[in-house]
Amino acid sequence: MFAKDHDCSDELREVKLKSTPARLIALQHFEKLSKPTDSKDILKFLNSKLNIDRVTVFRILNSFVEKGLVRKIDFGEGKARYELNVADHHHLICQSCGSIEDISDCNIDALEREIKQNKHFLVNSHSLEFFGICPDCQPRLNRGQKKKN
Amino acid sequence: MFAKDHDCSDELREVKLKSTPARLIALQHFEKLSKPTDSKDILKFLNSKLNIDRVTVFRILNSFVEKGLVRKIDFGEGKARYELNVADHHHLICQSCGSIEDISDCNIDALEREIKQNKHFLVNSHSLEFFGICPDCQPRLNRGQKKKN
DNA sequence: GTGTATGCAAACCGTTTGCATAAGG
DNA sequence: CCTTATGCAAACGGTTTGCATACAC
Repeated sequence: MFAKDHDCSDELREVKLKSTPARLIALQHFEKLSKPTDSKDILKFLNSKLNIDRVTVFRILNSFVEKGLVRKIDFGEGKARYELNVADHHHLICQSCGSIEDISDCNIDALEREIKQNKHFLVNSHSLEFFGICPDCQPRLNRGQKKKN
Repeated sequence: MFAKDHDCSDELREVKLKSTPARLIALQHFEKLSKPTDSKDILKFLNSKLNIDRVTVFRILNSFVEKGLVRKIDFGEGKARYELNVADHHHLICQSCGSIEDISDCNIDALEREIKQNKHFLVNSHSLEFFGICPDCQPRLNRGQKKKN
């Protein structure tokens, strides 16, 4: 766990990225975020602290992904999401309210080993996401309501 | 002219879609395809048989997905892929040559049951894809070569 | 000082929408 | 007929690129 406003310049130096204000704030933001977010959210957050162009946000995100600081995820929304690249985990995505919950490592490792043995396919990474209805939305849907995301 | 192998008009009638030439050919194409493909490929194939606009291709694909004939998949490429909606299965995607291989049902069911019990989250669907290097590409990469997709 | 990061404008790509016309049942 | 499907043009949202300038090291 990191302190409230942890200076991320060490992390940036480690991956040979210059410590610019935008990058520092963006990385701090990721460290406080619990759920995968999109470029728009990052832009909004950065813009609340300094002036930044959305193009720069994409360049920052790409550099973070390239350096392995951040992981790029795709929920099939026509846009990418990003989250801090920590331990392997997956997501429960509510199709009603859009909430996202983490689930920690399932035994995909076993499956990957099996794939390697049977198919001789070298697995680098995998994506596993579950789409459905979260506990909060289930009663709401039964009453015929739908919460706008 | 059309419907050489299998006339798909029955399938279309079943889901209450009008049997137009483009839809028939598209559905036939899907039935012969073994791997998930994209809108461009469908457009190209359709255009080899008749004149069709890419907008119409998207509308056809969306109607197929909506009616459950076809499944929409996302490999994080910035575009959607589509495949015939058959038994639950997943994919091995080679990051070197782009080849796609199916793997049949892994025991995700158990995981889904667990999620339902522990998280009270109602799973409607899931996506599971593996990214890595296929057997063909492994020696090639060791020799420092890279096959263009 | 040198190379990288940023801003701005513009392009790009997949996809959707509006509207008029064509065609299926 | 009446409804739905298609074509065309245009819009759209996310993302990338080119180029000049500003900034980190």
